[in-house]
Amino acid sequence: MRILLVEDDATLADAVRTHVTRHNHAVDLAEDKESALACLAGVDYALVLLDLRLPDGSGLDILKHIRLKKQMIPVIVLTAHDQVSDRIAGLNAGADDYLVKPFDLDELEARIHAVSRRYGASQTPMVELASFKVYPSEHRIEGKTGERLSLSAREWAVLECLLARRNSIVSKSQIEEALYAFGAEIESNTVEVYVSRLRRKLGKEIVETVRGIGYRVAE
Amino acid sequence: MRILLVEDDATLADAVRTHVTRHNHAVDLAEDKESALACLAGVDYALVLLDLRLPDGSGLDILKHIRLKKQMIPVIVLTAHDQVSDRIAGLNAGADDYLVKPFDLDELEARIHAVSRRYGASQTPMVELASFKVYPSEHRIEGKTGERLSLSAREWAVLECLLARRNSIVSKSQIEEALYAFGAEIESNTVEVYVSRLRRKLGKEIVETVRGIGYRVAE
DNA sequence: CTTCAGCTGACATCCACCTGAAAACAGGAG
DNA sequence: CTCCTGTTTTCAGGTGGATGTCAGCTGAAG
Repeated sequence: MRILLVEDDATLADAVRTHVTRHNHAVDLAEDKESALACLAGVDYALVLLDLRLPDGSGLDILKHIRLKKQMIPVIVLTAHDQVSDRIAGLNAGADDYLVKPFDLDELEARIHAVSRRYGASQTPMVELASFKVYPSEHRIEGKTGERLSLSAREWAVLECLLARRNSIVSKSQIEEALYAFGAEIESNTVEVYVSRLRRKLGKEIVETVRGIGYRVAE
Repeated sequence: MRILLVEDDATLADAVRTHVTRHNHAVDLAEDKESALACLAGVDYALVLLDLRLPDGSGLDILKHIRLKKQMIPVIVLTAHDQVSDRIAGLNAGADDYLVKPFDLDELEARIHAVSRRYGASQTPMVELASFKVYPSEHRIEGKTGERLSLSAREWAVLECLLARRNSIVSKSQIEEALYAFGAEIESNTVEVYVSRLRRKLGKEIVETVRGIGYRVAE
């Protein structure tokens, strides 16, 4: 699912982008009104995340523009916590939901999910992985006989990252990025450790090592 | 259940809010037409309490707006005792019920209950939860042998929230939202406390903790 | 053979979560 | 009004699962 993120604060934009990417969505970033409108003209987005406070004019114009053209795109507005009037203006102009900064990234994902479902988009129901059934939206994974496995947060993140780029090789640094979205670098073999833990729980054949390059999940 | 209260008289609004809150509903308050419409656009309410006399225009517009958008939201109109014409206009415009001020708060609760049940063709009469039978519409939960358990308001709210999103994980912030209307932030481990109490009353296995993510009710 | 990337068991630490209890609060009865 | 009762909220201490780190091992590549 392709998402347009309109946000001028680079730090926030980056955090949102990595997190949302990890949840299987493609993200285009527009930093101002002009490029946002350009993106909207050229691409069919499934959802728009919209900061109302932009350097070159109110994001409200963008929202109005979308509604004017009767594009059936769900829009979630991002506002600073003290901009109550923005929030109301946004909802009046046809936003589908809003989030107050600073917001929790999981919360964001939940809203994206809720809103796009309201629009009747397709839910990711299930992915097969070897003999497992993976339900990304529900954080759930079942074995052959339907028994539930329990993965820790990090383990799950690694698995999702691998599944997101299925049948291509994922480098360690990509996984690292997925794990530690924000700043916080890591200087040990954490990724290896988590791959190891995944293998212990799901079976050796689930992740293939590509020496010197990265990992790839089973077909 | 989430209710929108549209009322400009602060005293009355407050009284209604506290009373209704105590009966397990989350209440958002809108003091004028503009913010009422904004709220309606952003949130899915289960019911609207609507004062027709507002400072910035007739509440009738709000009612019409709801019906125009074909939102299946029950609306109860609140009118002063001498505004008979308002009442008729309201019912004509599609209100489901009305109350004449000053009204008894218990009366209000009864109407809320009646109206929302009338809407509840889709209402689940009973849900099984482990060895319990839960009757959401009646606020009732029975054990294996039919004995009635008593849950406090908040305990019940948490349980409902978990049941509403059964077999997916519910984050703490989601539960928090269900517990407290709009603004009102909470800065302690209240959710944990109530989960703990639910477990004490219903049994440990009723709620599963998903570390770092949230909670999930038993199958 | 040596070298080096990757694997994994062990461990110290941390932090999410649980829970008992006290404090704050509200409502009802007297 | 005051007292009593049940509920809500906060706090602090305890527990265990999750995490990050490392050291020693394995095995592929040359």
